[in-house]
Amino acid sequence: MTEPHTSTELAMRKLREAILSGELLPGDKLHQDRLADTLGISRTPLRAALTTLAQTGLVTYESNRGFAVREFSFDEVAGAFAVRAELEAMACRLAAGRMTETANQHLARLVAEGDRLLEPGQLLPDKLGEYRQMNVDFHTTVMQLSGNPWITSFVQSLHNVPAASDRVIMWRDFRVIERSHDDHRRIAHALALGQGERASAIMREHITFALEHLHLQLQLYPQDFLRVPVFDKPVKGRTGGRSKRTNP
Amino acid sequence: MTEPHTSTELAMRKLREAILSGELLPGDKLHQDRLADTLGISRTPLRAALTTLAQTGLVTYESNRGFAVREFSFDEVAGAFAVRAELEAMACRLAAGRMTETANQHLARLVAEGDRLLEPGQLLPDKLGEYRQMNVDFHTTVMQLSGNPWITSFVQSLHNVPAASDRVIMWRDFRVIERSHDDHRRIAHALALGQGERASAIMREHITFALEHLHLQLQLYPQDFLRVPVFDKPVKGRTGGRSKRTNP
DNA sequence: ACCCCGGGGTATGGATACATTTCTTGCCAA
DNA sequence: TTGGCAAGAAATGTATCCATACCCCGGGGT
Repeated sequence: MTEPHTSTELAMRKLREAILSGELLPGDKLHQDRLADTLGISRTPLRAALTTLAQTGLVTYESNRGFAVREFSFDEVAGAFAVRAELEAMACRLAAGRMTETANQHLARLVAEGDRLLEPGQLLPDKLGEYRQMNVDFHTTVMQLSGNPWITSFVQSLHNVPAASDRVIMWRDFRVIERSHDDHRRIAHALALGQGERASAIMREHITFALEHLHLQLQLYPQDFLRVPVFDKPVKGRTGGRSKRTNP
Repeated sequence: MTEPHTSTELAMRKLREAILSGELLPGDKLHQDRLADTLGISRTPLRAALTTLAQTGLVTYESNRGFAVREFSFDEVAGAFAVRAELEAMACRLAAGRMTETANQHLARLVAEGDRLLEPGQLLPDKLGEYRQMNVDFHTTVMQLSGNPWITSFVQSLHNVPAASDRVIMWRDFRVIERSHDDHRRIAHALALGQGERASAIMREHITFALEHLHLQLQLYPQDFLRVPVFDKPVKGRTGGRSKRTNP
């Protein structure tokens, strides 16, 4: 990955991170002057970054009204999972007919990596990052093996939907994690055998269940991941904010 | 559709049109100064437009090297059709369970519109625009009936792939058009009956066949729609061994 | 001859200044 | 009090200017 030598990319990364991490809340208005000041850049690259993020779907845009952090309804999140399930299942079907020895090894390595991380009988907090990365890699690998770049591209977009991403792993139940990892094992196995439909079915269930589990967790611990304030926008008054530089 | 009273949107429309119509050829470099001059705007909104188009996929972008009209390989076009088939088939499945009386009427109206346009026993050239619009509307309607906004959004993206769009209708064989329209009729029929799998299957074949037909046409009349010079890019021979990536 | 290196022209990236639109607020009238 | 209106404030959209990176071409070393 190329590092951002350009201010635009830097702004994009910072903003994306701020949004996905919850530092910026859904519905928050993205004030160009203030944001530019905060990021230490001018409005030009900031606007470029916002434009890109708007296309990506992380923020919304309206003419002459500016940008705002996008809010997602649960239905939209559910829809994202549904499309992911469909596309990744499709990827499995396609990949099954294109497997090579190196592809098999690659998937096997990712499965082994997961085995290693789960070997202690629990997912240790300091291993969470690695596990998350392994998970993302597994799904990405399968999609790339499909040979259809659109699949990868669209699923990538869906990962920008908060809580719909592979990056989100907050499963408290270790058995769920274990089962999920076992899905990976079976998918890799089926692909190695060229059994596309089988791999496809497992993948579909793998993702569909993730949604179901998210839904359940959402009801149990709503505040944890989806901070979608239904009515009370915090509206940071920022009374102590500086006044503008120029005077009338 | 709202009129673009912002220069950025104007630039986006003009550029998109210029690219999809073939006025700008794949691989063409998009010179900011010259383009801005041509469009009668300054570089700032032009760059915003180009940024958006780059995210959309119509143009490519590289840091400090600018924008260029994107080139698509046939495999990419084929992949676009494959994903379209999958997503629109999915839309049918979902829509079948959500049909209402007004939805039925809407689809029926579109089918009737097609009947009217094809009634003469051929597709008259001056009716081509109307038919194309009807075709787009039909597919869009089904996707919106699915209730999953991601489907509409992604298929919309795919329409930006030259030759993968519903807008492209250059079927010389009237029977093909008639058959295609009959697919629409059957899809509407199946949806009205709540037969999601059936509608889904027809839709998948409808789109898969479109690709096959495109492939055939491409072989017969290559110069007509895909001007993808396969090899004769004006490859600028790099005389010097100058490394292109400099140290940060 | 070939290749590496460097300088100038040119194009892109970013910052600032200006124009236009929208939002806010205070006032007046019903 | 409430509703609307208008003027000012503030934010967005655009133009222009400056900085920086890249490309091309010529020169010198091997």
